[in-house]
Amino acid sequence: MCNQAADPEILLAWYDIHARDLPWRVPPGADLRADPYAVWLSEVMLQQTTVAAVRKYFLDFTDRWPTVSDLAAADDDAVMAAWAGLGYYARARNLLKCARVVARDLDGRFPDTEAGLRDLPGIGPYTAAAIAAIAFERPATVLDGNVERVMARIHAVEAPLPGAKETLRGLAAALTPAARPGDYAQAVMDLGATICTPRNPACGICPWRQPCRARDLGIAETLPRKTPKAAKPVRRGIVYFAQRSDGAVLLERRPDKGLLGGMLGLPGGPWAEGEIVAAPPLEADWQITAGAVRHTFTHFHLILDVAMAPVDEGIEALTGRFFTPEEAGPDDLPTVMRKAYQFAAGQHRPSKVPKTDIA
DNA sequence: GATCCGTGGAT
DNA sequence: TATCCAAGGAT
Repeated sequence: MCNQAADPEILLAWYDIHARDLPWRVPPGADLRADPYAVWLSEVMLQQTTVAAVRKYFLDFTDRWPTVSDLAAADDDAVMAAWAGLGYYARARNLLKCARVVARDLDGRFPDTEAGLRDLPGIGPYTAAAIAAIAFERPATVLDGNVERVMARIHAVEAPLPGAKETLRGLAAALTPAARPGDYAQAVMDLGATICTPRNPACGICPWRQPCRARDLGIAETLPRKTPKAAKPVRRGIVYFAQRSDGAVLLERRPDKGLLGGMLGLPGGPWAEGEIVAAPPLEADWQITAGAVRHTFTHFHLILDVAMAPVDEGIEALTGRFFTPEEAGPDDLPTVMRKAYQFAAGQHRPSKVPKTDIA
């Protein structure tokens, strides 16, 4: 009943042995300074995104753009294409903005304080604290989904998120040590990712099992509680796949704001509940496959009709321009557009279309 | 504070 | 199949 308080040093000792091997991470005890650029890039990529998904993007980015100044000098289109498939595309736009501020105004060096970092595009409270702690050894309080879950459990906080967030932040701050704050931040997140998982937490091997109040109460797996989310509505839309005999396909750059902002996509109309209304981008013999692509975004389901037509070379479109496969292909598009592109192209090569992508 | 913004894996 | 969820930020 009288639990001892959770001890950061016990967690650090666990981390010294069990730290995950991640490409952007300096292992504990290596006595090396983490590269702020690598920390920043990885943390932005990891926002609401799994380690498994980030890994190859991080390696690709650091291979092509080894420093923040290299990234700042990159073409927007190249960066957006490299980000394609990772999601939350505002991150890529802000990544470039941030890199250019750092390269141009800060001599290529990231600010070494939480407040200084927080002022940069795409860096919010979490990312500022993470970079300050991991790259600059500042005792910043890192509060992400992992830390929220671990704090809610060891303190048995039953109030639901997001309302309980500031309570959890206070508990996390009280526990943050002055020594090894970077390792500590990564240790709590590793713990949440590998032991104190949302479902089936491995309490039996948890270094903090002794002080964990939720474990005592038998409610660890039920925490943190969350207020229910609204159901996703179904929206419908259409995209137009116009292809020339040389293989070039009509694509358009989407506006910076809004869904899939700044990314290339197939032209089409707005996506909405109810009837589909969208004029084709050019006159052609359109063949429509209804409901060809289904895709679920954060807050709605999409059923997308795909219209296809062969067109003559030299034809002019009302929007966008024709891209040869060498200029831009499905891999350069956000996933829903990649599905539509591959569906249409796959009418000639069915093996290219994954079965699960098609209604 | 509420809403918008992607994706893929696990269950 | 449906739902949840992940190292969140901007508005």
